[in-house]
Amino acid sequence: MVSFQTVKGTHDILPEEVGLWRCVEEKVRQMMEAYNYLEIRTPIFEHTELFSRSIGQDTDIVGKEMYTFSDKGNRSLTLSPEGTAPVVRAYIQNNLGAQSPQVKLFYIAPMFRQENPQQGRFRQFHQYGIEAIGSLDPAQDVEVITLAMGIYSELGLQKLSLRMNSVGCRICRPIYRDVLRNFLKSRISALCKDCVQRHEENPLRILDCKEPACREQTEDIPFMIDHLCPECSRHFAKVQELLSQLDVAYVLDGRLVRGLDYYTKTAFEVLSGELGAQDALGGGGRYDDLIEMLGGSPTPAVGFAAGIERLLMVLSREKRPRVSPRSLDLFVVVLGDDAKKVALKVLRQLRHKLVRCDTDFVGRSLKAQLRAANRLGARYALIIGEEELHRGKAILRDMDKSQQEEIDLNESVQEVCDRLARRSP
RNA sequence: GUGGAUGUAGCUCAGUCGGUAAGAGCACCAGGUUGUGGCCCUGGGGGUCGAGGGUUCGAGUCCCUUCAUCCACCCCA
Repeated sequence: MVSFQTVKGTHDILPEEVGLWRCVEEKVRQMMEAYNYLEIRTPIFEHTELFSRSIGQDTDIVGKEMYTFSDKGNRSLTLSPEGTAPVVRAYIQNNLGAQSPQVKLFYIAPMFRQENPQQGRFRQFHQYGIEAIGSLDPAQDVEVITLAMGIYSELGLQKLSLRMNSVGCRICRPIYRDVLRNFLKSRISALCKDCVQRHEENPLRILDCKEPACREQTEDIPFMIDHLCPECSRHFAKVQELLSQLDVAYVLDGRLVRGLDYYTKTAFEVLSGELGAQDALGGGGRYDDLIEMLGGSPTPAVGFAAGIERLLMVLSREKRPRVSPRSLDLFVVVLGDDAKKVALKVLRQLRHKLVRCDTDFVGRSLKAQLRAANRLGARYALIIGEEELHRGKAILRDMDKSQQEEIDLNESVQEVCDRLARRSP
């Protein structure tokens, strides 16, 4: 194989798919702006340390999935594996908190993780997400969840499940961690070797281990929800109360542990059931310590991120969305070099009036050019033939009605514009 | 990283026991209509059968290696 192809786990988004992408992106933007979130665009690579410090040293993302490289200045850089850390970095660096006690930001961007690809998992994928920085209010958590779910329902997705948990804070989580360690101490020999490791580093991870043996051992494991400190407990109760009041259905899941270390209190995930093994459409939660951890002043925050590829998979599975077919306003049929010269002039004028038009560049016959015009969905064909050209005329053909008439060549631009204006109010 | 499946035309796929099988449909191009699209008919171009090696008189077919894709594990979006 001599020719090149895309790198493992990456894909071209072809013209026929781009329409659907744009449609989704537009809906996402509209919804986020309706919730008063402002778009931010950060670089796709950052200093490696930003991610290793925020996501957590012994997470899978940092441990084995990051695209890390050195530049010529010997800096260690990393392609963004997720969106929160860069946004928080931008928030701190640009002192965005100085203007307002609360800042609400969103992004749509590619992310990179070096995992083995499978259904719904790629090495370059796309996420949209929001970060609401500055509020401790449970109502803010609920707004974030409402927005996340709102985008899905606006796009017509069914059969989603919202799973909720609280992962505590720096006060109650260490205590719970010890509770877990004690509970597991006697059963440690029955756990898988990953979980033995987790027992030391991060016993919370044992909760979502899928090994049957571990599941069995942890059947009656104590959950974080039952060991929250008064503050976390009150916060989580309020979040649930507000969700219920808004008729947002959810299920409590004591095993829900997000894969990133920075989460505190509220954690949630949206699952599809229409996807394969990778069934998470999106997830998020609160990260009240992250901003301080990254050098900002202590500031609470909550956000979520969602995968666009997975959303598109569910979308095309549940219902086939109407993507506007490609279409041209006009195709200029040229017969001969002189006609081509005139055509180029006409095309430039029309195009600069934003009329979508094209002509033949591969020397096709009249018949083939009309066939092309038809296939491209052109509403009109302007036929410039040698005979008409000598008389300063051209033929304007309505492709739908199969009717045509001769018009003056130097009035053709105006004539086309007039007709298009009449047909599309 | 690990396991399973699959690689034949731009796309979806046939290809018998190893023996003139390099094939179909769609798409593309041309002609049927000397200058008029869609439908129809006829014809045409396009393939190092993923790559490399081996067995054999002979390999798309069997063996080995390798690469890629898909699915799954781990974990996540």
